[in-house]
Amino acid sequence: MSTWPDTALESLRAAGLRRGGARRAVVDYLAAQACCRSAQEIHDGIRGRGGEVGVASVYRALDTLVELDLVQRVDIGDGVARFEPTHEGTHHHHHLVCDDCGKVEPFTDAALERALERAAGRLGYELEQHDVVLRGACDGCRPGD
Amino acid sequence: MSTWPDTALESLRAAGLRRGGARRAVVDYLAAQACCRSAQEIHDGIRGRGGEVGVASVYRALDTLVELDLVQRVDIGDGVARFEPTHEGTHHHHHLVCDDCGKVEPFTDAALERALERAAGRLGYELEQHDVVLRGACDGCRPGD
DNA sequence: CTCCAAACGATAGCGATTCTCATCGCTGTG
DNA sequence: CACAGCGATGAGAATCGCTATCGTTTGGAG
Repeated sequence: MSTWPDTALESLRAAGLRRGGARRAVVDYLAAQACCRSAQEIHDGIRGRGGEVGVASVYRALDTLVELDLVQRVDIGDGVARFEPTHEGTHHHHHLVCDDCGKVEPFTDAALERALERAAGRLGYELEQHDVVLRGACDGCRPGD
Repeated sequence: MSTWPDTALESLRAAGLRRGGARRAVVDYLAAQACCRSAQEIHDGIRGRGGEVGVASVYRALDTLVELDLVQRVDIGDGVARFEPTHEGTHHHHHLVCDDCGKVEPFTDAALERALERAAGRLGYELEQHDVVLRGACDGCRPGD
């Protein structure tokens, strides 16, 4: 299996889309991140490297990528949409959000995945995607308790 | 077990909060809904019944209710926050969202709950809340397939 | 009944996202 | 290699959900 950026850029081309000015920048940026990033962060990040992208292009690129299932939208409930590459298999993960410090960290859990599949199947849904966001106090933010 | 509106209004009073002009309207409205509603819908819904609430009051009321754990905020990823009564025990549920028609329906799954608890514990988080949103094509929106 | 502060409603303000539009630059053709 | 056509792009305006502000209202204790 090739790397995610390669797969993504190839998929974009296969979908009949043209060159990769802004799109490529977004793909590159996301590929280098450990976890989800907001559109704002992506925009700033690309510009910080000297990229000349406009906000609109970032959103457009993300839209396309989400459409093609190459990027997943993550909503942790603070009114800002975040995005991250969809990693099939091994890297698929969900998110833990600390209510106190706002830290977001990824986690994986096989049993959880199975439970999700089963639940969806039971209700006649063909599962396309799923978001799980757990909220609470993280280790660091629970000093006395 | 008394009804949710009663519990909610009582909790509000216990928290030292005053009368229930706007707050009561929000509680009443939510109690009558089957599933989550956006702040906009709540506002419109109350006004549709002749209520004179302002948007700000709706948000304020929701904020307070969420704070007191009487209402749960649900984010299905469309950039609009939705709210619904927190039903302890039997009625606790998560959401299935149809990518096609946008329909949102609740579901429950005991195994899923257990998996969530376990996963959080394993990572040192004290779980405060969790949101699970499953996306896909619902029965009705999958005619041929 | 009177008074004070909590609660309220309207509206301005703010930040995130989308829309609009003139321009740019791939990409296939001659 | 130059060209044309059209999708892609960036800047800024517009929109939308949500929050902050502020003067007014009103619950409720004395």
